[in-house]
Amino acid sequence: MSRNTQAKKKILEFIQGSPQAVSHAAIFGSLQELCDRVTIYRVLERLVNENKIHKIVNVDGVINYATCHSCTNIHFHNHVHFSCEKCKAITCLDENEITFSLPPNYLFKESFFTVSGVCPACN
Amino acid sequence: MSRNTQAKKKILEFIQGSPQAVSHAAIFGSLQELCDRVTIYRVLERLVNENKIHKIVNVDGVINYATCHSCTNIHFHNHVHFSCEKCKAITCLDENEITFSLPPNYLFKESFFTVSGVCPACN
DNA sequence: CGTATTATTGCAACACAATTGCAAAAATAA
DNA sequence: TTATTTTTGCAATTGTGTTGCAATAATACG
Repeated sequence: MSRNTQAKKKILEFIQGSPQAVSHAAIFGSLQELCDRVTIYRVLERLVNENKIHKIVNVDGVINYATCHSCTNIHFHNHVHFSCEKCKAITCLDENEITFSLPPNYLFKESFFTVSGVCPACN
Repeated sequence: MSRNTQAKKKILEFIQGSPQAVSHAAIFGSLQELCDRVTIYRVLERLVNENKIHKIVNVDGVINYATCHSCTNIHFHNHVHFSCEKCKAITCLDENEITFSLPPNYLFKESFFTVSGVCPACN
């Protein structure tokens, strides 16, 4: 059974307190003294499994993590993520709900919709 | 000005000949004797800049490359990419055209819509 | 409360992906 | 054919993510 450790608490707090999705590197940069690099990887994996956070892959392949403010229990991430080219921030555009259909015999699991460009702050 | 080298020709042919998006590792695996690993990275970068191929990021963060069969000149990749969890193949679902809107002051550049699950071949 | 159990952590080592500098080679221009 | 400039290969380096294992911390239970 999963334990509520110091590292886990702090990392979750950090992600929750961040307005944008954060990468492993960003977490390690800010919480350097908290724990080892490896521990962060393992905590992130646990938090994803427990559905406390979710993964977002940036358009350059960097994996970021975020809590979803609009979702309550079940996580369906079919809204759009905006990825800024300049500041690399990823923000959830919760107002956009994407609808689509799959051809026959495709099994759906998750969807990832990302739009890249320049965000208002960098514009 | 960009030169049409042996490596560039063969790599583009390989990507064009592939039914699915291919990763750097896949290209290197198949074209091992052609050139150095590093050359493949640099050729891919040039081909993307010249708009001959485009990048697709898999849901696990792996970057793949593909030519777009349905697009002719200008590349607007607002169709859906399907990423199979089992065989890791990425296929273009050209029939799905996604529509969405951005909030004010967001500058649009590209969109990436990926759905993960299990493809018909693995199902 | 104290002890036993089990998950978690840190460390070191490893595997792999991607980048950089620089001299040699290849492609194009003249 | 020669000169110019891009591209390539190689070696070295950096970054990211993973694994094994002993030490540590969190929880369960008497």
